[in-house]
Amino acid sequence: MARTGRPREFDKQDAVLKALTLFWRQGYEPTSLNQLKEAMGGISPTSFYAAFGSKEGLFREVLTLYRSSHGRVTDVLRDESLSPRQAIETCLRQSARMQTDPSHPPGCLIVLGASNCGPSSGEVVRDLQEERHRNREAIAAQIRRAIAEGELPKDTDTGALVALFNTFLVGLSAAARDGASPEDLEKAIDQIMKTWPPR
Amino acid sequence: MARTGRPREFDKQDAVLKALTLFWRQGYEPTSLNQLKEAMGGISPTSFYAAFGSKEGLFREVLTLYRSSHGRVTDVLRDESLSPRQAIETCLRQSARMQTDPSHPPGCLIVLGASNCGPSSGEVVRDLQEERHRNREAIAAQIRRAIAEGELPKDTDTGALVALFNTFLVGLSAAARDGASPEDLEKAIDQIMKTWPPR
DNA sequence: CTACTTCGGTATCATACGGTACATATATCG
DNA sequence: CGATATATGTACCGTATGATACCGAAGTAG
Repeated sequence: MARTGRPREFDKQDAVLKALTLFWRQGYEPTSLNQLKEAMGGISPTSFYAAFGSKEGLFREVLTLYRSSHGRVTDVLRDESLSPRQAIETCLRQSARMQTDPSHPPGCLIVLGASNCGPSSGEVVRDLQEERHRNREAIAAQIRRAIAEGELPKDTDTGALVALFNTFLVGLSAAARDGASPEDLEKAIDQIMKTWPPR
Repeated sequence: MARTGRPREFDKQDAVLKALTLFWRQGYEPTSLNQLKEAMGGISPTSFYAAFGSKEGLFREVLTLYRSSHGRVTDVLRDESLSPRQAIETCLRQSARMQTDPSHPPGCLIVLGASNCGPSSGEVVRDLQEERHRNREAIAAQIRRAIAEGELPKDTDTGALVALFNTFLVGLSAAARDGASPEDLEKAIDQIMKTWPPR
């Protein structure tokens, strides 16, 4: 069923993709409407607001796109068909590889996208924070499962292992942005997984 | 030798300290001149520019203050009187404790201070990046020393261990900002140091 | 005292920001 | 065809940004 009215003259999905790249490289606040419109092929302010409502609205669409593409690397944290150790190791390896892929800006949008923000961007900051919290909780759930299933000793300190893997996971973004190589990060993951010997 | 001219009516050192708190919490770009002047006791624009030259000039003074106070936690990375392992472990523990101290904003200014910046703040971004690079190099030097002195096997992969500890170190900032407790971080450091058994 | 130097307050600069009003163009629906 | 609905382009809104001009105030030097 085709919609009524004049059809859009620019590709909205492609526009969101261009916006993703900008937000990824610069973050939410320093990316200006002018940059965004320019990257979308020089569309007018009216077209922009008709399509996205606001800068924040666009960012939310960008987040949805990111979650369904590059951001998938953390989905494995919810996979209970893997062993807990495999789930966490796979998440780290996929994240390291994704975040150093030269075909897009380095690091993770969820970690870096709104790290310097004024009071006006509180909603966006909170959204990303909640997403990071969910990932952290997923790590915790895997570790609790490992303890329950006997893959880790019963007296294991859950908070310690969660902090270990989560701190390393969010650290990947800063490391990648500073130019860390995927090879070194992979070997660092070899090292960190040694703290959890497989049975 | 007292200077001629009308004396300043506000405490410049205290003003820099107030600015440090603002930049630490919000980052360089989103912290506005109005906020800064307000925090300095409502001084006028003229007073501000007479004292600091520019926003970037103030940030540089703030960085100097930070390096000589809270930022000292990474100095131990250059201490060759400690064993390499002790130097790195101490750096991690001091950083974790400092960055979760509730008497100031969480995380590290060098890591978080200019993580979302537009093209106009390139200088500041580069300065912080170089500082992080120096810390990373200091970790590398300690690991090379450990290999040379026999504390680590000769076939040790330096890049792997540098990436491991540096990624964790920069990750502390994001973890602390997301509310990680100093206790969990300390226990995570217990874990990560297990990859480097003391002789 | 006068000359000189530096700081302070007000008013303002040019620019950029996110966002809108309004008229017009182009599509579908009946 | 007209009615309706959506998109576009231009011009512009109010506000905030970082930064200055100008002049008077407050100190030292001679």
